[in-house]
Amino acid sequence: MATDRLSTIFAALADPTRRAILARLTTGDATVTELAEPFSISLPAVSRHLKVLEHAGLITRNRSARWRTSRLRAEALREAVAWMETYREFWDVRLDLLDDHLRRLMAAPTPEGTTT
Amino acid sequence: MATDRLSTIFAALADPTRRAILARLTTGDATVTELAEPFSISLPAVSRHLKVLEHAGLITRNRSARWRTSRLRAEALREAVAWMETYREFWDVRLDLLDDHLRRLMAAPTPEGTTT
DNA sequence: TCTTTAATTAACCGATGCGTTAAATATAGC
DNA sequence: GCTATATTTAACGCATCGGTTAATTAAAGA
Repeated sequence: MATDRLSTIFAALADPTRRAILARLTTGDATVTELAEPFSISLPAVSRHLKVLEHAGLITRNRSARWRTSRLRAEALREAVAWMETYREFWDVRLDLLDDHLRRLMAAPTPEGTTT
Repeated sequence: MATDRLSTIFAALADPTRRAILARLTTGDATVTELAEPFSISLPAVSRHLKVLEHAGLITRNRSARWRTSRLRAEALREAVAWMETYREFWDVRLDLLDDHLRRLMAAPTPEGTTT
């Protein structure tokens, strides 16, 4: 059901082989055969992983001679990061609460035996 | 095959219903019935979405009385963001190139008719 | 204890995901 | 045009996903 863009990106990232391919592409463009080499899976399998990544906008591909080289397109990750960033306050909030709690502690010298 | 932690998180985020559930939880804890309400899917379906989210560490759950309330645990997103951040330089690099390009432009007053 | 309410589990179904091998396509070079 | 190389497409198998309905478990309350 991954019909929206964000779902497509997350689904693409959910596979470790595809993430490894992306990692490899940070060192430069590569052909299908080169990308397949470190994995113990067939070429057709890699070919389809690349199609998934391309569809998610995470790579671009161009055919030069008889090779199809893949290139990382990390901008697609921006969208996903942006979505996640909207949750940043919710993992930072605990620090705020702790801060608040500490401030309260320093204001009043231990109210009771309430050690929640 | 989502056996590693990161895969589990990304797989959990790949479903729009689950992302919507997370969004809802930013407004406060909620029971299964409350979470199911805005969606046109059955309670068992929501129940399983919650299990997926819990397994990914994106929510925690506690049983109080006969309700099981879910609570957002956004810290799990940190790991995913951290992974993505390692790619930031690869989508920022274009800005660097642009910057470089602009600097070059300002150094020399319009080399030719190259209005790229 | 019996009933009601909240949620989960079980059993099923169709679609999709990820792998395979075999066949097809595309390009380079003789 | 034939051959070798690079990649994709086709056809298949099996596991998982996301949904359903029906049955089960858990707790509250009369």
